[in-house]
Amino acid sequence: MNHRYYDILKQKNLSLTAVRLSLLEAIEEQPHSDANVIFANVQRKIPSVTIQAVYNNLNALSDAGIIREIKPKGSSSLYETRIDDNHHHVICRSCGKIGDTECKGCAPCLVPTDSHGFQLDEAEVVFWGLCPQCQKSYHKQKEIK
Amino acid sequence: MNHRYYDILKQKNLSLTAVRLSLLEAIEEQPHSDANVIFANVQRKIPSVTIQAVYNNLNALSDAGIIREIKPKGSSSLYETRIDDNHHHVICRSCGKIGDTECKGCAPCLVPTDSHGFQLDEAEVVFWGLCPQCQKSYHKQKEIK
DNA sequence: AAATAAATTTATAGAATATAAAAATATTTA
DNA sequence: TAAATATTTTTATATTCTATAAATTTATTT
Repeated sequence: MNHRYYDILKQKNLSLTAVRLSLLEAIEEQPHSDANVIFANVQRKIPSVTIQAVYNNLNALSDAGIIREIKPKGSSSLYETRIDDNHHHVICRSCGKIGDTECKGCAPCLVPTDSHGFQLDEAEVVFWGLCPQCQKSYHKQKEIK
Repeated sequence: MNHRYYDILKQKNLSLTAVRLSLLEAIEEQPHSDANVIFANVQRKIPSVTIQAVYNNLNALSDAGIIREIKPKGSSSLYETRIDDNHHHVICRSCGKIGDTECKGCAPCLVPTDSHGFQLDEAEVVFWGLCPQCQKSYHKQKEIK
């Protein structure tokens, strides 16, 4: 078989299957999806697929570093295909909406004051706040009170 | 009743109960504990306590901002009483060990390049890497191969 | 094309967490 | 300080998320 993902998978000793392909496409199209959303999307193309196959592959692809998992409080694991570009996330406290962002002057953040002797390789940053919509409803609430 | 936590709880309309007190102490003594560890510790002082009460309170206290939840991949929710000091965490990829840290020059990190219009109030940073012990066993492994 | 290796389905199970009604415990009011 | 009220906790049940193992199917290698 031949495909854009063939080499990436082969390098990690993973074969290129229909499920895996569809799953990667689903994550590409809708980054920050959870297992159920991904399952539903794959199912549209491959009706026989099972949720177990989805979990298997999410783990296999995560372990191989082909996809990336984030796990914000208030949510189950979410996945994205953007990796190795050190990007971060903004998440709405109220509705859970997620956006990608670079981090201005992020380099200093890779240097914590106390590394506890750890050999660090990644700084994962989540910016918490209110999205534009929730800002509006929050202000409305305030006015009512 | 009178206690160090009385005012803090009262301010949030939460009453001071034996379970809640013991739970807060347990988290203080062992930061970054999960619900089960906290349950076990509370149980030592209050044998009749249930895991539901623990979950209830973890949620109630989180919502009130009295404790803080972190949820690293590969782990269930963990809790700590250190809040409002903008500290961050170093976590070992291999064994899951967690340490607290300040973030050198953290201020710029509160300014993402694209905030998507969000009104941000917190930057949560997790530093991933290998703890001293796991560095050693990792190097051993490498030598064997 | 056949042999081998890997992935997927089918089936089952476990951990983490939530909810709702009844009982117990705090807090407020009289 | 006792009674009334509000809140929390227990008891019981259920859901969601995720993992595992054996049998079948699909991909890859020979």
